[in-house]
Amino acid sequence: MSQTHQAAIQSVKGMPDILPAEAEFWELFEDTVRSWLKAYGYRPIRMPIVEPTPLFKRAIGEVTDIVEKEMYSFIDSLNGEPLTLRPEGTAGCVRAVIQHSLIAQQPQRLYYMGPMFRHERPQKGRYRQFHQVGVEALGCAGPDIDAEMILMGARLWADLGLEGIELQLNSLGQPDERARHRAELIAYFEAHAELLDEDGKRRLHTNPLRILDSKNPALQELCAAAPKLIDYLGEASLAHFEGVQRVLKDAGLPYTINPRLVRGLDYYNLTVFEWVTDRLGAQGTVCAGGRYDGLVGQLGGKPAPACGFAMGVERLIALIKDAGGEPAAPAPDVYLVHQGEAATRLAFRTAEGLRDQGIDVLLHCGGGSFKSQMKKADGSGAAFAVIIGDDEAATGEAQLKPLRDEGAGQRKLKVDDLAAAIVDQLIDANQADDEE
RNA sequence: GCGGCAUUAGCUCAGUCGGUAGAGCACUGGAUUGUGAUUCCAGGUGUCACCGGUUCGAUCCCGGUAUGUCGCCCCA
Repeated sequence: MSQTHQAAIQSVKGMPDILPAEAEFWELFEDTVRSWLKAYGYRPIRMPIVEPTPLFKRAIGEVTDIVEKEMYSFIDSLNGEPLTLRPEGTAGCVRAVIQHSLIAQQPQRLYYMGPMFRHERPQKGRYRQFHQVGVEALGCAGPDIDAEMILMGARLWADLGLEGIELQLNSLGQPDERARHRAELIAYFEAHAELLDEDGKRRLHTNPLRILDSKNPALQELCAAAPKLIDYLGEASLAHFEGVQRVLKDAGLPYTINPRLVRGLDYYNLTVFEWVTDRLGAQGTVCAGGRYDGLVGQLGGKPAPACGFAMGVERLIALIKDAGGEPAAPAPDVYLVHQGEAATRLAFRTAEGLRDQGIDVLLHCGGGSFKSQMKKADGSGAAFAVIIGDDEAATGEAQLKPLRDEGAGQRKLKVDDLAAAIVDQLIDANQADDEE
């Protein structure tokens, strides 16, 4: 015993492991999401997790919280290149679309799923490595694609069996309209600066729209009388907004217009939307997106309209669990028990033969008594134990023991006849289930 | 980044008004020389998160750190 006891290395704060019991929820979620995306004609794209730092500064905006204090940025020590772990997916996706001229073929409907990184204080539903499914459509200018993306969300919540996710909608107008409103808003609050609380004063020049969001009751009157963005929207912007709403009304999808809904990233214009729930505490937004017509041009591509949204996988999975969703228990059809050298050799041959017939086999490894192996067979959830000992090995046979059917007894069969017998009994069991 | 709360066996938790600790489940073996889920029996040093302070003595009190959690900020 000369080994010294070293402190175990732990995962990085806010970057948790997703263990099997949890990961099975993720696979259930991802399966549902993939077939949902397929139903709307979206194709997969996979971008690197690391991008040049200037990409995010240009796309997201220099003065956003994300860029100012949440990005994992570093200098590649081998060549001095400034790099960043992606804090969101749209910038990289648009970069890839421009770089590979995908925009020539319009519209492009694309999706991706994977980890994003933001250096925030972790809590439930918010992590430093978190996961998003991103959906982007490039090349469509009209309100139809905005509306379709919103309808997509409603369908996914239904597919996932989720209730209580509500839609909030707003229009940010065009950049000039937004800028005019912002200037008026700042002037308005400056004129009433003595009424602002500390938070409000801090936000006045960083994020004046957020003042409208204040929970301070003393500010409600002041905020209610503040200039409203919608009054600054031009005819075209209003028509676009109404076009989106018309589709939602036709579809019978309820929504709330939230004039205070502003996205945290600078690239949005016109339609913005969020799907929110009150079941996740402080992190109520499970999906958010909107139109970003300026971004392609801003990143050096030939200007093209675009719209997209992203959903938080951790948050949605929390809701799925909350709603009682359960992934199917992963059980093999057969647990193969064996003891003795000849038996083990026959066991390998038998297991591969069963798999050839599409039967899932968990072959016992690690030795142990028949008793302990049978305990593992039961624990595995397998429908059958196949048992091979010295006696069976000598004759090329195996015991087939049903583990879930009280009435069925153990039978000794030729190894080559196992697959047919197992398939027959599995079919019988399914029919019995159906008749109940 | 700021504030509150938490951290005891693999899991869920109890406990010690400061004298180094327990239950249930899980796990392993046996009762049954080759057979599970039921029954019975046996099996626990676990750095009481980590580092330091107070104390004759700290898992318990105090301080710091780490991680989680709730809220704020912000966001998916």
